[in-house]
Amino acid sequence: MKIVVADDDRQMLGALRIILTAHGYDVLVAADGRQALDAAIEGHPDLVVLDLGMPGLDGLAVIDAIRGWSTVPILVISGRTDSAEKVDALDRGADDYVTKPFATDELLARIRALVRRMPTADDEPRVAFADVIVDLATRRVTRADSPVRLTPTEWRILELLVRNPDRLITRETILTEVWGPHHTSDSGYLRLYLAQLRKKLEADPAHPRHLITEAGMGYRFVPQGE
Amino acid sequence: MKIVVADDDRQMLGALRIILTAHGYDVLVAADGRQALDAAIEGHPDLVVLDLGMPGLDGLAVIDAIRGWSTVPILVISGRTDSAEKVDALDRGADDYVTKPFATDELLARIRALVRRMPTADDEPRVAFADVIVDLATRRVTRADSPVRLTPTEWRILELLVRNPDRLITRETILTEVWGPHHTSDSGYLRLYLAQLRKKLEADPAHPRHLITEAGMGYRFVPQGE
DNA sequence: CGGCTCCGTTCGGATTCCGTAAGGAGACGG
DNA sequence: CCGTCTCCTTACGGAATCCGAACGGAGCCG
Repeated sequence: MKIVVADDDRQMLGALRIILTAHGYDVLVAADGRQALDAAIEGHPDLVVLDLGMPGLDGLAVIDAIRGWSTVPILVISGRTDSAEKVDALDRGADDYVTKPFATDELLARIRALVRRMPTADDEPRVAFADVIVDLATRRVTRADSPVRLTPTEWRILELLVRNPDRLITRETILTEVWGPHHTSDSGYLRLYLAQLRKKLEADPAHPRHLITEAGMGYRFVPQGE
Repeated sequence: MKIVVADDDRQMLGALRIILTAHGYDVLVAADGRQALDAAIEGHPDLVVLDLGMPGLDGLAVIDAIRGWSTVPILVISGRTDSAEKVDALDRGADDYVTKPFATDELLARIRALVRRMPTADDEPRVAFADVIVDLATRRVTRADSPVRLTPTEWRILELLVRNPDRLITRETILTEVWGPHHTSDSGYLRLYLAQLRKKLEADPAHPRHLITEAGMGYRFVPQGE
């Protein structure tokens, strides 16, 4: 769940970043309207938290710009309490409006309420190699148009590799990403799962062409094995 | 555009009715929680404006009851300004929370913002699989042309799955969507409801073809089980 | 060639997870 | 007050999954 937070007050911005990160959100910060707009475009967030009192590009203009191409929920934060600005912001496309100062737990509850309304974003890519299709949106893997059953651990490893094509993933990275930050020593089970994945996805498991071992370092997913 | 307005303060209720009617809404009034619930059930409104401080059936209980079978937007009005009640109301399924006293134009703007998010009841899809038809607009389920009785919780789980066909829904997602954001541990009751749904909808509950279990991960609704 | 490291593979037990049944707590209507 | 409905806890058998241990092979170096 990715959130863009825009506020020109550095202290407030930092506080929001810490709070939201602590509650499990991925946070992209922006210190002015221009950065907010860029972050909203580049980051594909699930929510935008926008302070209205920003220099440069005005907060209301940011709402207009975002609404020009996106329906992402926008939660406005503002120091102004007069209803005129609330009405203006809401009618331009904002979904909620909170006045400073605000209670942190209320902000979090309003964020949850907005995210709850969001249809699950399905801009997840579909990765294909050989006769295998990995659909990250539906969490489904098909090979030659027939479904492949993966265990949860197998899926997590495959997802990690597939999301980073052509990049080398160290064994340590896989262990911490899949088994948690405390697992750094491999007593052999990682190789087991890689073997399992190859058995299920590679044409010739003994000579893999897409799930490549980099000796001494880790593994690499190659979409188009020559 | 039909709105249910519930408030035990007759003066406030009348004022809201006049204001909303003047702005082109059809208004159904309710003077207590029981009437509010009845109106929300009978009237099929596009929005519910709910005062929390009502005698008899509590406002929070009304939210629970409505959310048991409907996703209609709920805007809460309350005299209490403490964040605890705001958080509670929002997490139970309210979409917005306005404290008294409030500016009329702000309330109207928030209503517009909520209605804007709502898909009209007409474009709600009707999902069909095997001999079962799930009508998301009327919230009815029929099997072989005869109606199927679902409990509120059963309906919510089915709706979540049916709205995301072919997609894997994690157990955690179901719990937070159906039971609220603070429920993350399943002590077994989720499996119960899935078994119940399968018993009511699957031809062979022991070998489901549409409500599929993905071991260790979650559940998946497959419209066309081959 | 011998020793070493690293990787792939097989096997099987321990653990977790799932489906099902039985039943209690609480709300509701009569 | 009592029957009904819904929700949820507990318990248990069976299946799926996880992972430790051990073995063999490939590559590297002296």
